[in-house]
Amino acid sequence: MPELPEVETIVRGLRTVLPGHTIVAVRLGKTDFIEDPSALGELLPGRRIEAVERIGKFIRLALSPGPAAKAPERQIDLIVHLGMTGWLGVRRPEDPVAPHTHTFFELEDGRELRYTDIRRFGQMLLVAGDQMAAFGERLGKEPLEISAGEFSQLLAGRHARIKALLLDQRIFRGIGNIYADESLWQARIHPARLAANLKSAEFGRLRKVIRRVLLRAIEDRGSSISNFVDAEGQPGEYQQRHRAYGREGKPCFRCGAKIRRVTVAGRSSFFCPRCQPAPRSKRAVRNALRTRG
DNA sequence: AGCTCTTCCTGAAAGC
DNA sequence: TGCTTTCAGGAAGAGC
Repeated sequence: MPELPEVETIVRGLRTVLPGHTIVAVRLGKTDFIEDPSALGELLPGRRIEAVERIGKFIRLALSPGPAAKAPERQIDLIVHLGMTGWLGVRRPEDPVAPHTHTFFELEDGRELRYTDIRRFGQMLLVAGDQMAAFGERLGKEPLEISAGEFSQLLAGRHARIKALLLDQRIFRGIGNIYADESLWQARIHPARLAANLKSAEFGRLRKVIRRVLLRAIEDRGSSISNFVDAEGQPGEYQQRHRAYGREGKPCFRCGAKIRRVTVAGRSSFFCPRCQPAPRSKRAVRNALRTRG
């Protein structure tokens, strides 16, 4: 599933082949993941792709103002979220079309920017240039840029489980299930711990490992599960470094205990029961106090 | 505030 | 073996 490293990998690939090229036509297949399908054909032809950026898990194609006829003065951004199974890449027209390819942006040099998405949990929308700031403000901090102080401040005192907070895109942009679990394993923090109960050293550790895990995953061009491939069609390598995610029943790389799987924040959560001790329930705390007398 | 459940969708895996 | 059921999950919304 595309999270920050996978989206960054796609974006870096697109950045080498898209900027400077002009969209000349749009062809649509299924459109239920597109906010306003007809707007694509009406507003995009004639616009040049000026930049490709990642905003959390979103891909932003910054487009030039259009030709005179339609909303000419306005800069527009094409925003794409890959959801679970989305893929965006450039192909030649004669290249085979992958199943579930639903959007084709024809470029002036004959190539096509194609969007493929088996489950269509992705999203595609147009955002007017002057609305982009507002769009970005709905999202939280970029985890690769956040300072230690900001990190603690966002989490301290929150009574939600740390995993739920890591996944909340309004707090951090870009972290998903895999990298949340990998980071919590690295930091030796149980996913169900309440943020309010974490020590400041744990916040420090967590921020550091999130950064390390994400950077390393970007170097490895993402994790390839659920068929993820980059913009060129190549799989990533980071799944070989997974220490928790998808390893239920296998030995912990640190201590050998069997990795367990529980549901936290509605998501499968993999952790080491020995390295990542479970939070003590209120009842357990009460019993401990009573026993001590 | 924060949790669980539901919805969207398809293919893989489990169940019979 | 082969058909049927279940499950997974990013995000958003409902309801508690």
